[in-house]
Amino acid sequence: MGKDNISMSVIRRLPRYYRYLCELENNGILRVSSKELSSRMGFTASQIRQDFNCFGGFGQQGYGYPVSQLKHEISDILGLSSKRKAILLGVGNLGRALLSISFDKMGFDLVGLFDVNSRVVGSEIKGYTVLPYSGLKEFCEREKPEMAIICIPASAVSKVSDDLISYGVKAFWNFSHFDISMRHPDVCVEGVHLNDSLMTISYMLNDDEDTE
Amino acid sequence: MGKDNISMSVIRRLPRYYRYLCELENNGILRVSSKELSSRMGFTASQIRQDFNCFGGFGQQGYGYPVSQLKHEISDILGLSSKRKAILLGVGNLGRALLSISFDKMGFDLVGLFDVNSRVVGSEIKGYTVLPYSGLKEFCEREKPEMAIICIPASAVSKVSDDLISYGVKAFWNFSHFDISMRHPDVCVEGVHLNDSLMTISYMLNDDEDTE
DNA sequence: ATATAAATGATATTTAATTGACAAATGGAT
DNA sequence: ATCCATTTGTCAATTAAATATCATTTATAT
Repeated sequence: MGKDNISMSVIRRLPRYYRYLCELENNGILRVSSKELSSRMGFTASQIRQDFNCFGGFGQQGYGYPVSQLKHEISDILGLSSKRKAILLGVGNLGRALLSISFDKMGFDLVGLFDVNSRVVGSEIKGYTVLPYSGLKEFCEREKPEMAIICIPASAVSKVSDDLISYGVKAFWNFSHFDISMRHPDVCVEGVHLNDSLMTISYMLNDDEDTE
Repeated sequence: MGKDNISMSVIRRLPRYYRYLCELENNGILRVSSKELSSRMGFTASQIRQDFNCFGGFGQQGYGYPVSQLKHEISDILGLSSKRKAILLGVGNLGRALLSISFDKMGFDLVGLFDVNSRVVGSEIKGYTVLPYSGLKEFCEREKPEMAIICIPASAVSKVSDDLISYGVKAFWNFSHFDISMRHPDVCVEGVHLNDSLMTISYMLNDDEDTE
């Protein structure tokens, strides 16, 4: 069933709404108006109302939105209480850093870490034993992870993503700069391109200098 | 002087163009058409031409774009050969992970690492000695960093960003989920919100399930 | 009970981004 | 030298996103 045709622009704002709603809830605030949220978050009130309305009107005229209910609605839309199995490939600095994330609060259950480096394979990190790539296929067939976090060098991603897809993985959180979505247009890919992000800052600083 | 009024949507595509152009150059390819780039990158040829035209026509009709020149143009626009000083705050897992980035290839020169944790202050990481926050002001007055990488807990960012701005920092690469741009609308902020990104994957997986 | 102020939900408008179309220019083949 | 295929740059058209407007509803105070 579908509350389909909601644009990605809206979806990408939901986590931010969620964050602010959690904050309000923690402060014991029970209701909030689009105007109030607007001034806190920097979106226009109009946009906020329009966003919330994509999913059905849980606001009340003259009153506002009930914080807790709205929070739960968004949580449901995002699927934050699912427990989808995820694996992480590449236990370098970045991979380790990501282990501090509360996956369970965001709909995921991290079930395995993998690496090729024989110096880390077998070692224990945050309660996980790092497994070798050679065991990937068998592991996936048994555990059926739906999502893979890619923290390996770009050069290896082409083959690894092919493999993972053939093992049933349906989504990627891609920290490499290999373009998985180019190779597999059919699959969910969320790319985090730190280099691109950094270059954008460089541009903004340049631009600032020019225009002031 | 300004090739101003270029939309952020275009700017955010430039790093990706740059990456593909580097790849082409490494493969010894001297020229490329918008059509060819289109099939490699997944943008429409029309968009690619329009993007490149924001900066001035360095293509040639019937021929295409010279790879090397175009690469350098984009590099200039992004300011990748500047050496803007940057500091990193918070040498936890994430902060350490970011140290693998080639800042010098993206217009930055990392000049200092800071932390509050007395167990890491004074230690050596990748050739940098971790400095205490207490020395931040003096350091900034001396070195005048323009950009700060924020890898500290959200709760500390409000005060730290105030301080940094008063010390002359003009841009932030913000990995915390505190909204610096809400507090300082005047300053460049590039936020990397890993949690938001992960929640988006959760949504996409849910959505997939519903619609297939 | 009634009036008033507040706030939604919906629609209309505006703005921005993307895509399509085509004339003009060029390279390369004949 | 001429022709043809290619490909840009530009302009027009379309699509998508953001904002503004307003009638209607509701809570609250009187």
